[in-house]
Amino acid sequence: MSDRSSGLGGLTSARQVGRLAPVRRTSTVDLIADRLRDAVVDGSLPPGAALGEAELAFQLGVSRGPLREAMQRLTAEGLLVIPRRRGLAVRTMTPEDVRDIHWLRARIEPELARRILARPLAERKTVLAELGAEVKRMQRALKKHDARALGDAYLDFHRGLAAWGGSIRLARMMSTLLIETRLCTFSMYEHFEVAVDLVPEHAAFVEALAAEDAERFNALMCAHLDAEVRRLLAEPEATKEDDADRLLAETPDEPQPLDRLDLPEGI
Amino acid sequence: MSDRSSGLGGLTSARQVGRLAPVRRTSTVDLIADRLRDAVVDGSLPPGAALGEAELAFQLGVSRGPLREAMQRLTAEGLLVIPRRRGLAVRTMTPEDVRDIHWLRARIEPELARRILARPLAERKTVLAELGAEVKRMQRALKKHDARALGDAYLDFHRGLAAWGGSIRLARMMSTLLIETRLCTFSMYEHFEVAVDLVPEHAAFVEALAAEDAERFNALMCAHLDAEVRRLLAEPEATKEDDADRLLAETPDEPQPLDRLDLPEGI
DNA sequence: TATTGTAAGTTTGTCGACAATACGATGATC
DNA sequence: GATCATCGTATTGTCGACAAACTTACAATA
Repeated sequence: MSDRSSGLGGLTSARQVGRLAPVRRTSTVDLIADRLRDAVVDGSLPPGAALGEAELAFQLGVSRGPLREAMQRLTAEGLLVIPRRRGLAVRTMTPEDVRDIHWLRARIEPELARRILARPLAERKTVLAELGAEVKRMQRALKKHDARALGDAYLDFHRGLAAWGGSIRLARMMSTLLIETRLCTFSMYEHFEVAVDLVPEHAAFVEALAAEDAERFNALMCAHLDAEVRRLLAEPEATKEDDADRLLAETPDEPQPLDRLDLPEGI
Repeated sequence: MSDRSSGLGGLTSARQVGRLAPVRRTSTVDLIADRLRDAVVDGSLPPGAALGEAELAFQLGVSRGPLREAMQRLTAEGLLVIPRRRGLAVRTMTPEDVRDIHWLRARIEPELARRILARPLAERKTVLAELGAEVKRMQRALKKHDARALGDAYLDFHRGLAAWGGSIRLARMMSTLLIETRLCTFSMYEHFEVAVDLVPEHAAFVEALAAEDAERFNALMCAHLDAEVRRLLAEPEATKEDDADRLLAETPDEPQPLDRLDLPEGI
């Protein structure tokens, strides 16, 4: 991702010729997993819909073996659910999931600013440019009332944040969390509306970064995630407590409708 | 997990007879994955060792299909690495991984106290009892100089913390992080020694919880995780900066020794 | 002597097939 | 009329097999 040779100066430029980047060979399982993830993200596999293995394998042009392996991977990521003998289903997020995911994000994302600001100036500039571009994308999407594109830009903004502020592991985790966030918007669709506040909120993030004000970024991010939860759960700002209780109580946990089975394994 | 009928009073006690707990049917893949996880935790699959599928499948008494599916799941969890056409290997943690994992833990674990303290009194008592028992286990293990048992108790202590302070998702994530922590101790074994401080540190955690002092718990946990990183990386307390740089520089990222291949998929 | 080319062997990656199981529908009995 | 039992079907879970690919060792040549 980041340029490996930067920082070494021109000293090694003579040997640089032999320094070819390693070939990225990706396995079939990887490809299938990516394809499935994309399908989950763009909504072509809606939450709750149960799909047969044979059909899916045929569509993807592979046999059931590799498909099943990819399914297991997405299951471990929490995006898919594999009810016994019933194919696979995209996970449906519950109100509890929404809170959970955003709680985790609230632990991580605010801190990212500090780590980004600790980077050298040149990189910081790149980050600002990238994030700024994403905000512009969001703006354009909003103008066209394209909720899908807005969501995509949102995803990429936060993905970029994690990529620059964290490690590979962190980026991977954040990416999963973000996809889960999107699953939340799919699952809670009745409450979902194109959020006009989103663009100024994210513009403010970039501003805070530019001003090197980690504290403000922190506060902004917490506020944003808070607002996001309320938006998704359709909680009015004031009666937060009551609604939280109500929605939690609404969550039935006995009759499990096929895509709400709890997470797979005994951890 | 939590008692479902509580709050309804004794009204439903007559029907309670018919309320059997759902049968936990676990798939073969789950079983294999659990077995592999256990093997990683207890060190029978040491980091870096490459194992053949056929051999492993034979040992587990299953065919290669389900084994491969389980492997994919552990891969998604970051515990295994699947180099192309070379079987599977337990991941070797790098110094960067150590910092990374503990940074994540430091974002999450300190906050757990607040959530535990928000629970009703009865539950809090249970938590304290459970955690106290784990500390006792640690103490006994230390007395016997049994590093393995000490590590197990340590794992269960923090697992319990996550189980009581978080959601299912959080518990799952923490469990993975803890197993990765253990992999760190395996991977950095040359620097690893039985830590005598561990027991009083954890006793202090329980005390802080008993005193309902979330702030102190917070500080203690951060200090503990910090110390853990230093211990693993063998960084003396003072020259932290220098050593951090040195160790990071030591990490070669070009010639990848089979179990250090980066995380599998393009997230 | 070092390096490249070749060949054998081993292991994975993928596929097809079989069997077991769960579900749905239809019919029978109380 | 409703509930239960039985049968059929569709789909999964598992296994075995084949072919391709990678590695290692060995030999030949410069």
